[in-house]
Amino acid sequence: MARGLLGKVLVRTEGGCDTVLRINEVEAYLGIGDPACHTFQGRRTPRTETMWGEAGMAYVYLVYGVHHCLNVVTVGPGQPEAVLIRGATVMDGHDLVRSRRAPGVEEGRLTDGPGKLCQALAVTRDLDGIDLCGPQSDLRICDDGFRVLDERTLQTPRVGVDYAGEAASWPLRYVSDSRV
DNA sequence: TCTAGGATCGGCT
DNA sequence: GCCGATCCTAGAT
Repeated sequence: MARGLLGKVLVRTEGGCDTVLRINEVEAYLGIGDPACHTFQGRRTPRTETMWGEAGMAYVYLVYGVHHCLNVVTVGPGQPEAVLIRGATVMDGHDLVRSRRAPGVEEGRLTDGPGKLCQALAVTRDLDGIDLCGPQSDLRICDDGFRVLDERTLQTPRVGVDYAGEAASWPLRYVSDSRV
């Protein structure tokens, strides 16, 4: 699923305007058996409730009390797994992205991190549980036919999960070179 | 009710 | 490369 999300198009509609990004960096979180995942060992809390629900929903949470992170729920009821969207390139709505981000940000740095991406798309906890597959959703994922080749995809350990022991080295981060 | 710490970012050195 | 911001969440008491 994580690999498949690379190259997909993320569309945010706000105030009648669309912002369009192409996903180029993701991480997989493998549910109850993954020490780095919020639902490790079956943890089920108000925060993670969305992950326990239907696949195709957005799981949005706050990290470090400052930034939001956007995930796609990937499996389905009772199997709380998700893919974190870590990076993307701006395809359309460039001015809107700039207006939402801090002034003076370097061009290539507008949406190259999970927190930045959420800021650029005005994604907050309000969108937690939204259907990413719904054509009318204010946040949705589309396929425009673009394909990322496996040989152009870099696979590495996940970022910032050192606390997860052995799982910190699992190669569940995927980066595509469509970021150029 | 209390407390520790986090799937990050940006400014500063 | 280092460090502070900032506040919610989850687990302990």
